[in-house]
Amino acid sequence: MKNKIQLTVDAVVFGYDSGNISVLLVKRKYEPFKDGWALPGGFVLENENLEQAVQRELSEETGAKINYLEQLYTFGDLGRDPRGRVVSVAYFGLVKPNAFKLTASTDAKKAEWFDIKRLPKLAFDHKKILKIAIERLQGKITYEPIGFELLDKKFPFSDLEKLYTTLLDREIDRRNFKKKITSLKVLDELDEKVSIGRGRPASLFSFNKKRYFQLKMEGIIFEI
Amino acid sequence: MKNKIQLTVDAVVFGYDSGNISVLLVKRKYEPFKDGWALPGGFVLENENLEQAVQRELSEETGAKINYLEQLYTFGDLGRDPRGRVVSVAYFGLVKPNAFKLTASTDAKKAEWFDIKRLPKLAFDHKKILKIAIERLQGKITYEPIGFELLDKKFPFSDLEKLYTTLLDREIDRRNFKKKITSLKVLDELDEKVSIGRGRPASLFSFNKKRYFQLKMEGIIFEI
DNA sequence: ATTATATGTGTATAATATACACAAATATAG
DNA sequence: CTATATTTGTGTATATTATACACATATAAT
Repeated sequence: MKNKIQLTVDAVVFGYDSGNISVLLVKRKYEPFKDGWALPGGFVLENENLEQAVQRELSEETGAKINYLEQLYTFGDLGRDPRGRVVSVAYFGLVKPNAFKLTASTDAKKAEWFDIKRLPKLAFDHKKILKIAIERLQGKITYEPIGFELLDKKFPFSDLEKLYTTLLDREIDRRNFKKKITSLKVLDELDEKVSIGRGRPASLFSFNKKRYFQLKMEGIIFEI
Repeated sequence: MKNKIQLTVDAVVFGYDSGNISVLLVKRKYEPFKDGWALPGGFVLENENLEQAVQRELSEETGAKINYLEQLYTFGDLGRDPRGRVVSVAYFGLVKPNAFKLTASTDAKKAEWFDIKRLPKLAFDHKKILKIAIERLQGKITYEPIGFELLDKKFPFSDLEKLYTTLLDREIDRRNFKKKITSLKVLDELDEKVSIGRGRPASLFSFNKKRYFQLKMEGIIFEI
């Protein structure tokens, strides 16, 4: 009776670029759900731990470089896979725009980015997994500055602001938002500016990881 | 290569009674770790989902009635089980004092409650699992009123207060704490009083689950 | 009857969050 | 080259929320 359960990992990898949140999907080569879209993932090998399995599958299937990866939830309902009893450990990942565009532009590959507002039908119970991942993402950015993992190393403040308005789907007062982020001291203002199109050039910022880990140690909560 | 991974579930079940937080452990009958203490749990059967597996193992091994159960984390490191590759989905449970005392008093059984400050050596990586569960419990009670799941149906306010001071390991101002809980309106004050030993008799309260779910729907966060 | 002990309650102050508008620097259109 | 459109950048006043704090009440024990 035991031992007939198969174990897979699946990854929900989010990317962000100029106001769009995307998720990485792959087109299935084989049955079941042949030619259907699914989350990247696959069977866990006997000699690798779960995170290694996710990273391996991701690099095999998409080539994406992951900045941030955490375990999301384990899905084990009967009947979630037509092949039999398959339990899947889902992970949640974030990538920076570079990795993002790279894969998105190579159309020959089987991996593609989809705007989370325009998703195709998904194989297995991946719709459910994705839903939970989106909730986690929205919840998480309000109390941990993981939003930076979706941005370039250097970014104008407006990028961060736009990321939050997009992710939370509501307006944010720029002054109050900056006040809050500034008070955390996780942003370093650089001596550089960028000018994109018209409008006043923007100062570039970078994310201070040291300070972030320090805050984490102190158990500091922040709330957007 | 695939398919040689075995899947188990483990449960970290917390109980609370008059100022002590306990966790339910079982004495192992077989190798490995024979006669050692471990979290209740076992192999997942092919025809049951994960939560059913936990409930089954818990009732088989301990007889405890669980009020609250949620998935904690999945542990899949190589070498965590000497029998080979075993991945375990850990759950997090809370029980009310009745179920608590019931099992705790029957010493003949192999299940026992241990104060989380006086734990024995644990089998496998269960120490690690328990540590994560305790962190989750502490984190969770500060923003969701799950503390009630550890109390009797009717309880004096001081019980709730003591539960929080114990769990968070810090003093709480009674008036401010009551203000906050009262503002949530999740407590119904009953027309009953209890007098335990000396001191002024205390009003009894009960937890208003309807109101709690309503708050949850509205996404209301509370912070102790 | 006195003492010890636990419950129950309100207000003043500090800290934090929110609401809100205009000047500065650039690109573009005419 | 001038005017206009667009984006960045900044401060203050008000409302809300959190914190600090002390004494009266009801009972059991002595």
